[in-house]
Amino acid sequence: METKKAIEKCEFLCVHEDVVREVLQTMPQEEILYDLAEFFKVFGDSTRIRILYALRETELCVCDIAGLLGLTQTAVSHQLRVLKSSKLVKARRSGKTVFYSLDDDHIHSILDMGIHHLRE
Amino acid sequence: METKKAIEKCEFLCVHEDVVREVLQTMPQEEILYDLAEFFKVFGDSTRIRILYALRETELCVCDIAGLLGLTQTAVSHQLRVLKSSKLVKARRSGKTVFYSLDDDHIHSILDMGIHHLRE
DNA sequence: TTATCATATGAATATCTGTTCATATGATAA
DNA sequence: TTATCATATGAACAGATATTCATATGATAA
Repeated sequence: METKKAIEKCEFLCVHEDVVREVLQTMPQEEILYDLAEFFKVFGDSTRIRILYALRETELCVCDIAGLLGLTQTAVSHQLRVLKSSKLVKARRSGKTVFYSLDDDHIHSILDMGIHHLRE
Repeated sequence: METKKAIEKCEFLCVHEDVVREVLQTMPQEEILYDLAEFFKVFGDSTRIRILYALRETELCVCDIAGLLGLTQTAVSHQLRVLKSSKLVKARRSGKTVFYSLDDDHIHSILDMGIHHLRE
């Protein structure tokens, strides 16, 4: 009860009303922020990041990616599915083999920015 | 056993050796990719993204952020801790109040890039 | 000092997510 | 057709993580 009261005090009394109102007006819509978080979330897994950087130079089949990164075919396939549904990679079928590549140059520039960021 | 065999065939036989070797040479170091994934992971949560965008215009105290986003003080505090240890925000104490702000302009530009990305 | 407030933190819980296992699908060759 | 291969997928499991609850800390004012 003590805690509850303290929180209520905090949330409803100590807020700087004017500042909060202003920030609320300049903030992007809730939905956009959710989408943005989802977007970053895809990059926030080391397996997916490694797959993306493997695809930076050239298209690769599932087998190549698995061998290259020391992963099982299944794990790669599942992650490629995530990357594909997020429009980060696209697939091209050639007989039994499926080649994956980065979806567009936009993804390339994001990956380059990632590298650049960590160098700072 | 059938499955195991198929996987081995796939991983060790169907790999395009030359392509894989070339990609391995051009890829960033493993460690860098892990760090990069960790970096993106911080942006990959809607609560943290919302906090970051709330701080894009001005510094805010914990109370303001909680009231602004409809979160408990505790949840905000925990997430600010994550953001701070990732060097995305910094804290300034003023009496009982602690004001948080984006750590540097670099973070600003990343957030702006995020907005820009979703507009495409 | 004591009381109060703003914030921080540890533990527990619940949810989410990545991998594995088993199996299915789609394509080629015999 | 059947056999084989490359890939995809559903279910189960395990590990990670965000929130909540209870409490602690650090600061101000009385």
